Amino acid sequence: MATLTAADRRRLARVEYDAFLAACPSRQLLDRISDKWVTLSLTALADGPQRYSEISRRVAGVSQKMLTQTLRGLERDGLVTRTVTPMVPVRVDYELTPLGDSLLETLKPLKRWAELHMVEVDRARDTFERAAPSANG
Amino acid sequence: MATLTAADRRRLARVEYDAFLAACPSRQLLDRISDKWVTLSLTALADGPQRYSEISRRVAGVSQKMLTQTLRGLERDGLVTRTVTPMVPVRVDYELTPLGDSLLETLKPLKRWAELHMVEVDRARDTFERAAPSANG
DNA sequence: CGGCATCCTGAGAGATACTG
DNA sequence: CAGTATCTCTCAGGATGCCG
Repeated sequence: MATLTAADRRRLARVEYDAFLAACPSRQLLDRISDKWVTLSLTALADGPQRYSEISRRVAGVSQKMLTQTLRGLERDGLVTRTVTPMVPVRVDYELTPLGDSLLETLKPLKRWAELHMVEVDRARDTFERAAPSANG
Repeated sequence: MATLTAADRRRLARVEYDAFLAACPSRQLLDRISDKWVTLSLTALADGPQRYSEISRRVAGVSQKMLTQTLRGLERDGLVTRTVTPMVPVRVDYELTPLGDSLLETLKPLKRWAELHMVEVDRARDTFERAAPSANG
């Protein structure tokens, strides 16, 4: 039984795919910004440095775990800086790096596209749902 | 015990957050393109109409389930069209709509950013890892 | 060929409690 | 205040099998 099954072939393809991913900057970036909280945290820092608690207030609904995790990721990737001030109650400030800022800028056209075209998407979705009310029509 | 716990407050915030999301085009778009296979499928269609099997070959490593699911989502959102030709073995072609194409265009600057700056990100990550080898040396 | 229904698993999201 | 550690549990995603 040395013949490859469909599953085997897919598995193989997946390995190649992963290897491909590792070398593809676009995919890496996408993996990064596709994280739900990443863009929100980035946006929260758009106006300048913020304390941890301030960010957690701006990014409504995030848990400490997720926020910390996200900010650490951003710090590690050189998109934000983390500054600890050893006061009695510790104070930690986060700030966009130039790199992080440039990313935020690059994200703006996308935002603009969304604002311009998401209504069309919504309309299309409506039409589609009406035409094929399979799920919950 | 009418006082709100931290969890309660977070829960409340989360509800507001979700309501906010529902009205925020940028977040909607992000939710859409953050899907792993969406951009890959979109890219696969960049060169013109493709058959289902052709796409599944281009988007290496995807299962039928995910591909079908993704394509349906894109169709429903008006980003691709789906054309069924009732031959003996059925033939289905997918093609970008103008809307889908314009989205793909908007994605390109992001791609460019990635190609320009992901090395910096990688370098930052390296430095960070070396400075704080907490996880895996 | 293209696609749906079904079952199953595991990565990740959140809640909770503790620390400096 | 700003985390870390631990547990649970959901649900996206993959495998498999059948249908038109």
